[in-house]
Amino acid sequence: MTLDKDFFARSVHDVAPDLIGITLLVDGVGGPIVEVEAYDHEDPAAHGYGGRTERNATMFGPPGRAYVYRSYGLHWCLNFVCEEEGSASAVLIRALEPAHGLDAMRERRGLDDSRLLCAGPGRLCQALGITRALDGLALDEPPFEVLARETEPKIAVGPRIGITKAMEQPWRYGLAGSRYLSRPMRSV
DNA sequence: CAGTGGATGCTCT
DNA sequence: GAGCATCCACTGT
Repeated sequence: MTLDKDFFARSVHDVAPDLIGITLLVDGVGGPIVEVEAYDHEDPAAHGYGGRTERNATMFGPPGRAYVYRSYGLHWCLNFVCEEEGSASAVLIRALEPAHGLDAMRERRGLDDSRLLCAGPGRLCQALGITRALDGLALDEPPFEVLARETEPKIAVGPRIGITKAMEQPWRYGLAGSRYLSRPMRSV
Protein backbone atom coordinates (compact mmCIF):
# COMPACT_ATOMS: atom_id res chain seq x y z
CA MET A 1 0.00 0.00 0.00
CA THR A 2 1.31 3.43 -0.98
CA LEU A 3 1.52 6.01 1.80
CA ASP A 4 -0.06 9.35 0.97
CA LYS A 5 0.18 12.86 2.27
CA ASP A 6 -1.89 12.16 5.40
CA PHE A 7 0.79 9.84 6.73
CA PHE A 8 3.29 12.72 6.69
CA ALA A 9 0.87 15.41 7.93
CA ARG A 10 1.59 14.57 11.60
CA SER A 11 4.20 15.52 14.16
CA VAL A 12 7.66 14.78 12.79
CA HIS A 13 8.38 12.95 16.06
CA ASP A 14 5.54 10.51 15.35
CA VAL A 15 6.31 10.08 11.66
CA ALA A 16 10.03 9.39 12.15
CA PRO A 17 9.71 6.12 14.12
CA ASP A 18 6.80 5.08 11.89
CA LEU A 19 9.10 5.24 8.88
CA ILE A 20 11.33 2.42 10.14
CA GLY A 21 10.51 -0.69 8.10
CA ILE A 22 8.70 1.24 5.38
CA THR A 23 9.93 0.49 1.86
CA LEU A 24 11.35 3.35 -0.21
CA LEU A 25 11.87 2.91 -3.95
CA VAL A 26 13.17 5.34 -6.54
CA ASP A 27 12.57 4.02 -10.05
CA GLY A 28 12.16 0.60 -8.46
CA VAL A 29 15.48 0.71 -6.61
CA GLY A 30 15.54 0.66 -2.79
CA GLY A 31 14.27 -1.31 0.21
CA PRO A 32 13.04 -1.03 3.81
CA ILE A 33 14.21 2.06 5.70
CA VAL A 34 16.31 1.14 8.74
CA GLU A 35 17.52 4.52 10.04
CA VAL A 36 16.10 8.08 10.17
CA GLU A 37 16.45 11.32 12.14
CA ALA A 38 13.79 13.91 13.02
CA TYR A 39 14.34 17.67 12.60
CA ASP A 40 11.69 20.12 13.78
CA HIS A 41 11.23 23.86 13.46
CA GLU A 42 12.41 24.68 16.99
CA ASP A 43 15.55 22.66 16.46
CA PRO A 44 18.82 24.62 16.17
CA ALA A 45 20.31 21.72 14.20
CA ALA A 46 17.60 21.89 11.54
CA HIS A 47 17.92 23.71 8.23
CA GLY A 48 14.57 25.41 8.74
CA TYR A 49 15.59 26.92 12.07
CA GLY A 50 16.88 30.21 10.70
CA GLY A 51 13.85 30.80 8.51
CA ARG A 52 13.07 30.18 4.89
CA THR A 53 15.85 30.46 2.32
CA GLU A 54 16.24 29.34 -1.26
CA ARG A 55 17.92 26.09 -0.26
CA ASN A 56 15.38 24.97 2.34
CA ALA A 57 12.24 26.27 0.60
CA THR A 58 10.87 22.75 0.16
CA MET A 59 10.93 22.21 3.94
CA PHE A 60 8.44 25.07 4.24
CA GLY A 61 6.12 23.57 1.64
CA PRO A 62 3.41 20.92 2.02
CA PRO A 63 4.11 17.53 3.67
CA GLY A 64 4.69 14.33 1.76
CA ARG A 65 7.39 15.73 -0.50
CA ALA A 66 11.11 15.09 -0.88
CA TYR A 67 13.58 17.71 0.37
CA VAL A 68 17.02 17.11 -1.15
CA TYR A 69 20.11 19.19 -0.40
CA ARG A 70 23.86 18.98 -1.00
CA SER A 71 25.98 18.07 1.98
CA TYR A 72 29.67 18.88 2.43
CA GLY A 73 29.90 19.90 -1.20
CA LEU A 74 29.72 16.43 -2.69
CA HIS A 75 26.92 14.33 -1.22
CA TRP A 76 23.15 14.51 -1.47
CA CYS A 77 20.79 13.97 1.47
CA LEU A 78 17.11 13.00 1.28
CA ASN A 79 14.39 14.16 3.70
CA PHE A 80 10.63 13.64 3.88
CA VAL A 81 8.71 16.84 4.68
CA CYS A 82 6.21 16.45 7.58
CA GLU A 83 3.48 18.26 9.52
CA GLU A 84 1.65 21.10 7.80
CA GLU A 85 2.78 23.61 5.21
CA GLY A 86 5.12 26.17 6.74
CA SER A 87 6.13 24.05 9.75
CA ALA A 88 9.61 23.34 8.33
CA SER A 89 9.93 19.88 9.84
CA ALA A 90 11.39 16.88 8.07
CA VAL A 91 12.80 13.40 8.55
CA LEU A 92 16.31 12.68 7.23
CA ILE A 93 16.52 9.24 5.62
CA ARG A 94 19.90 7.87 6.77
CA ALA A 95 19.96 4.21 5.76
CA LEU A 96 17.97 1.39 4.20
CA GLU A 97 18.36 -2.31 3.57
CA PRO A 98 19.19 -2.90 -0.10
CA ALA A 99 16.41 -5.16 -1.39
CA HIS A 100 15.49 -4.10 -4.95
CA GLY A 101 17.78 -3.10 -7.80
CA LEU A 102 21.03 -4.29 -6.20
CA ASP A 103 22.83 -4.25 -9.53
CA ALA A 104 21.97 -0.60 -10.16
CA MET A 105 23.11 0.28 -6.63
CA ARG A 106 26.40 -1.55 -7.02
CA GLU A 107 27.09 0.16 -10.31
CA ARG A 108 26.33 3.65 -8.99
CA ARG A 109 28.33 3.09 -5.79
CA GLY A 110 31.19 1.19 -7.41
CA LEU A 111 31.17 -1.44 -4.65
CA ASP A 112 29.92 -4.97 -4.12
CA ASP A 113 29.41 -5.02 -0.35
CA SER A 114 25.63 -4.79 0.15
CA ARG A 115 26.22 -3.64 3.69
CA LEU A 116 27.79 -0.37 2.50
CA LEU A 117 25.47 0.42 -0.38
CA CYS A 118 22.92 2.49 1.58
CA ALA A 119 24.42 2.81 5.08
CA GLY A 120 24.47 6.61 5.41
CA PRO A 121 22.53 9.51 3.89
CA GLY A 122 25.10 10.30 1.19
CA ARG A 123 25.58 6.66 0.27
CA LEU A 124 21.83 6.04 0.11
CA CYS A 125 21.32 8.93 -2.30
CA GLN A 126 24.17 7.78 -4.50
CA ALA A 127 22.81 4.21 -4.60
CA LEU A 128 19.27 5.35 -5.45
CA GLY A 129 20.34 8.03 -7.90
CA ILE A 130 18.87 10.91 -5.85
CA THR A 131 19.93 14.47 -6.70
CA ARG A 132 18.52 17.96 -6.39
CA ALA A 133 16.47 17.16 -9.50
CA LEU A 134 14.08 15.29 -7.17
CA ASP A 135 13.78 18.14 -4.65
CA GLY A 136 10.17 19.15 -4.11
CA LEU A 137 8.63 16.10 -5.78
CA ALA A 138 5.67 14.31 -4.18
CA LEU A 139 6.48 10.99 -2.52
CA ASP A 140 3.33 9.26 -3.79
CA GLU A 141 4.21 9.88 -7.44
CA PRO A 142 6.95 8.54 -9.73
CA PRO A 143 9.84 8.09 -9.49
CA PHE A 144 9.11 7.64 -5.77
CA GLU A 145 7.23 4.80 -4.12
CA VAL A 146 6.76 4.69 -0.35
CA LEU A 147 5.11 1.45 0.76
CA ALA A 148 3.56 0.67 4.15
CA ARG A 149 5.24 -1.94 6.32
CA GLU A 150 3.66 -5.30 7.00
CA THR A 151 5.01 -6.05 10.47
CA GLU A 152 5.78 -3.92 13.50
CA PRO A 153 9.57 -3.46 13.79
CA LYS A 154 11.62 -3.19 17.00
CA ILE A 155 12.89 0.37 17.13
CA ALA A 156 16.03 1.68 18.83
CA VAL A 157 16.49 5.35 19.74
CA GLY A 158 19.59 7.48 20.22
CA PRO A 159 21.27 10.84 19.62
CA ARG A 160 21.62 12.18 16.09
CA ILE A 161 24.83 11.93 14.10
CA GLY A 162 27.10 14.53 12.58
CA ILE A 163 25.56 17.66 14.10
CA THR A 164 27.08 20.30 16.36
CA LYS A 165 23.89 21.76 17.87
CA ALA A 166 21.17 20.10 19.98
CA MET A 167 23.34 16.99 20.14
CA GLU A 168 21.56 15.68 23.22
CA GLN A 169 18.17 15.20 21.56
CA PRO A 170 17.40 11.44 21.09
CA TRP A 171 15.84 11.90 17.67
CA ARG A 172 17.66 9.17 15.76
CA TYR A 173 15.58 6.05 15.15
CA GLY A 174 16.86 2.71 13.88
CA LEU A 175 15.72 -0.83 13.26
CA ALA A 176 17.08 -2.69 16.29
CA GLY A 177 19.80 -5.15 15.34
CA SER A 178 19.95 -4.24 11.65
CA ARG A 179 23.30 -4.68 9.96
CA TYR A 180 22.54 -1.94 7.45
CA LEU A 181 22.74 1.04 9.85
CA SER A 182 25.21 3.84 9.17
CA ARG A 183 26.48 3.26 12.72
CA PRO A 184 25.30 0.94 15.50
CA MET A 185 22.55 2.24 17.77
CA ARG A 186 23.58 2.76 21.34
CA SER A 187 22.59 -0.36 23.28
CA VAL A 188 19.51 -0.09 25.44
C1' DC B 1 39.30 -0.38 16.14
C1' DA B 2 40.41 4.96 16.88
C1' DG B 3 41.77 9.14 15.12
C1' DT B 4 42.93 12.44 11.38
C1' DG B 5 42.58 15.01 7.24
C1' DG B 6 41.29 15.92 2.36
C1' DA B 7 37.79 16.36 -1.27
C1' DT B 8 34.41 19.69 -2.66
C1' DG B 9 30.61 23.43 -3.44
C1' DC B 10 26.98 25.84 -1.86
C1' DT B 11 24.58 28.85 1.58
C1' DC B 12 24.41 32.39 4.64
C1' DT B 13 26.70 36.27 7.60
C1' DG C 1 35.02 33.64 4.68
C1' DA C 2 33.14 30.21 7.77
C1' DG C 3 30.66 26.27 8.33
C1' DC C 4 28.51 22.43 7.22
C1' DA C 5 22.46 16.71 8.87
C1' DT C 6 29.42 13.16 4.77
C1' DC C 7 32.51 9.73 3.00
C1' DC C 8 36.86 7.62 2.17
C1' DA C 9 41.68 6.65 2.68
C1' DC C 10 45.19 6.67 5.50
C1' DT C 11 47.76 6.31 9.84
C1' DG C 12 48.74 4.01 14.27
C1' DT C 13 47.76 0.73 17.92
